[in-house]
Amino acid sequence: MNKPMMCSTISHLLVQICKVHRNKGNQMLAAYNLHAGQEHFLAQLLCGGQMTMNELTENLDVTPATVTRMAERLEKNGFLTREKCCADQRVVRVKLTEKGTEAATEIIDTTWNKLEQQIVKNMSTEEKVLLRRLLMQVLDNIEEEE
Amino acid sequence: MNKPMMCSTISHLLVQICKVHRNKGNQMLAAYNLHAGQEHFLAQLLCGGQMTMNELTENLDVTPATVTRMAERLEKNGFLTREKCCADQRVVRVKLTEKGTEAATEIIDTTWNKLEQQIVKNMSTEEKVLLRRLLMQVLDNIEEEE
DNA sequence: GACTTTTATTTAGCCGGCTAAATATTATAT
DNA sequence: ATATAATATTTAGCCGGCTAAATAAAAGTC
Repeated sequence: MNKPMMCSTISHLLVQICKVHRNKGNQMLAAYNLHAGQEHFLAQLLCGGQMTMNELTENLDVTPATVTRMAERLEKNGFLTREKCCADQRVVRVKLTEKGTEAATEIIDTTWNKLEQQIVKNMSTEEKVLLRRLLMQVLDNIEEEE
Repeated sequence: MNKPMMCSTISHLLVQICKVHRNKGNQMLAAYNLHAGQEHFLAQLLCGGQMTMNELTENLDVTPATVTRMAERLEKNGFLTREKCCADQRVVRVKLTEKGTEAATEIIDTTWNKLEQQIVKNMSTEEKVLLRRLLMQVLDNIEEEE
């Protein structure tokens, strides 16, 4: 009795897709010396200008601890800078460096879009719309309290 | 210009779903002292009986390194045992302990199914079928070489 | 039989994610 | 003014994932 039935569950499919998606992202971002997830971080800063750690935490929908470690690494690699705010010494203002701005810009309108198109390749417009709607519904369903 | 347009991409939705899904899994498995991902590992062993590391690697579709570390932790916590095969001293045979068998069984037909149902809650049968079809297509699309 | 290749696992190290607890600084209340 | 509460970040430590390199044992080759 090999090949368990769970392989065909939506859960399993989602986990599988997520993994392959991340690997693909890593592979595509390797040229920039970045990892999957970091592009979202940079994109956020590109769109919003300089931001506080707290704003990043909220916009990326991730824990503060994660933001701190990511910012640390991205700063170490020269993509951004962090400095304490004068007004409120608790808050840290983060902003992209030139290198970070260039990378983010380039990644968004090449790598990122390419991956997005590849995902829904060979789907009709109706299917794309439907897929997004169903995914949003899935997200809602999981987020709900039981 | 806040709220970047990327928030509505399929990519972003998938990443988001994956994250929430994992957190929900962690939360549900906490009672068993397990983490999301480990239930799949145990389920595999429950279905296939004792298996080699290599078989686990293939069935879980994960790297050998990941299987080694997971097996290490699951063994440490008493869910499974590992021992070298007599015939071929390279291969390691892994099998569930009583504790592991019980946990896996219980998790599969409660926690796991509950989460699966929650995901597609309030969807019609057609929608479910369609969602699965579209997800499989997405998986294919990402896996392809570009 | 000795040398090389293939196969199975492990080790080390990096990433993003999380939780829980520690810090530091500002705001509030008494 | 002092004590307390709220807010913003960081630190430490655990997880699953990956890559690359190391180890060990079996299979081939000459």
